[in-house]
Amino acid sequence: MRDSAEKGARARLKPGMKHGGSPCCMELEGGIRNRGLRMTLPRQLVAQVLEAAEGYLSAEEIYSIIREEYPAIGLATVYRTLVLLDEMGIVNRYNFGEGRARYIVTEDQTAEHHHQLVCERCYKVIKYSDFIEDERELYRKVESVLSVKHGFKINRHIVQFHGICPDCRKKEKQENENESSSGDI
Amino acid sequence: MRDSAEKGARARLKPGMKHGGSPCCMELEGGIRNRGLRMTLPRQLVAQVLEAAEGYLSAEEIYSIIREEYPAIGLATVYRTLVLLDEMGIVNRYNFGEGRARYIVTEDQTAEHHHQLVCERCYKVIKYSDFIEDERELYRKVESVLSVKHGFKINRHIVQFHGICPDCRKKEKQENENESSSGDI
DNA sequence: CTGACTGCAAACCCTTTGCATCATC
DNA sequence: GATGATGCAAAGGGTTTGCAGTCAG
Repeated sequence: MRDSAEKGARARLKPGMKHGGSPCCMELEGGIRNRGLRMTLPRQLVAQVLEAAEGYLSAEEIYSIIREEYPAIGLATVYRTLVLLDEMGIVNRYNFGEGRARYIVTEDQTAEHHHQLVCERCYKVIKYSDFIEDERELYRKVESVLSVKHGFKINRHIVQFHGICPDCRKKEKQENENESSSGDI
Repeated sequence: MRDSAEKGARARLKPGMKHGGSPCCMELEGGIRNRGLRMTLPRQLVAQVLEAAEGYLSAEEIYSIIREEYPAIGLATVYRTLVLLDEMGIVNRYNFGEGRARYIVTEDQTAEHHHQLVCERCYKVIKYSDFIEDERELYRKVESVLSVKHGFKINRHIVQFHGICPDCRKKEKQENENESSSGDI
C-alpha cells in the first residue's frame, strides 16, 4: 500500500465537474492561452485533483486518482503537467524527505501570507493566516534584526508546526488498541 | 560542476585531525560501541566532514571531500554511514527539493532550541537561539492556540528564514558584472 | 493542417542492496 | 578467527526525456 490514493490527504475527481470551471482551471487556462499552449484534458484533471485535495499529493497519488476514471492518462504526462503548473506558479512543489515530491495548489497570491500545520503522518496541511496579535509584527522585527546581524538578504520565511492531526490521532489510538489486544510481542 | 565540494557550504578534511577527537567522533564512537558495532575510518571521516561543514552537505559532496584524501572510500559507504549517523541521531537529513538529501550534524540536544537562516544558494546555515524579547513566549502561545483550535498534537516547530548569505550576495554581484560586460545576449 | 501534447518505454539520477573481500575486535 | 564493514556493481524508485502517434486550435 505504498502509494494508493487512500492516504489521509485524499482527493477524488468529482464526476459532475469533468471539465474546467474551478478557480484553478480558470487560472490554468488563462496561463496556458497566454503562452500559446493548449488546454487539454490531462492538464485539467491534474489541476482539478490538486484543487480538490486536502493536502500535499505525490505525482503517483495524483496519477492513481486520475486513473480511476481516465485509465488512458500516463504518469509521464502527470509529471510534465506538474512541471508546467509549477512554472506557472499554480502549484508548489515540496519535499518532506520521503524521496518523492509532493504538490499543492499555490496559495492565492492576493491572499495573506500564511503559516502551516503539517500532519507528520498523512501530510494533510492546515494553513492559517489568522495570526494572533503581535505575531506578524514580530516576524517583521525578527527579519530585520537577522538581516542586519548576519548580512542576509532575507526572501521569505517558513513557519511550520508539525504534529499529528485529529484524524490520525484517532487512527493511532485504534491501532494501539488493536495491537495490545492481539497477541503481538 | 554539478556537485563539487567547492560549493559555498564547503568543508575540508584537516590533515592534522585524521583520527577522532572531535565532539562528533566521540559521540559516534560511543554510540558505535554501545551497539556492538565497529569504529572504522570511513565512519570517522564522514562524521568529521559533517562536523567541519558550515551547512548542509549532500552525500555526493561529502564523498568528494573525503575522496580528495582517501580515494579508496566508496560512495555506498558514505550513504550507509549517513543512514547510521541519522539513526543514531548524530546527523539530520533534510530535503530542499533538489532531488537529493542534505545532511547536517544534529544540534546539541542540551543546547537551546534554535531557528535557522538558510542560504538558498549554497545551503550554508546560520542557527540562532538568541531570540529577541517575546519571541519564545509567542511561539508557546501560538502552539497552544493552534492545538486547541485545530485539534493537532503539536510536536515541534520549524522556523527558517530563507535568503542569500553575504558571500553569495557578493558572488551574485560579480556574476552580474561579468554577464553584462561579456557580449552575451 | 500544423505543431503542441500524449503515452510508452527507455534513460537518468540519487539511493540502496547483494556479494565477495577486508579489517576490527 | 569470527563477524561486522567495505567497495564494487547492479538493482530500485522517483522523475525526465525521446519519439512516433494524436489532437487542439
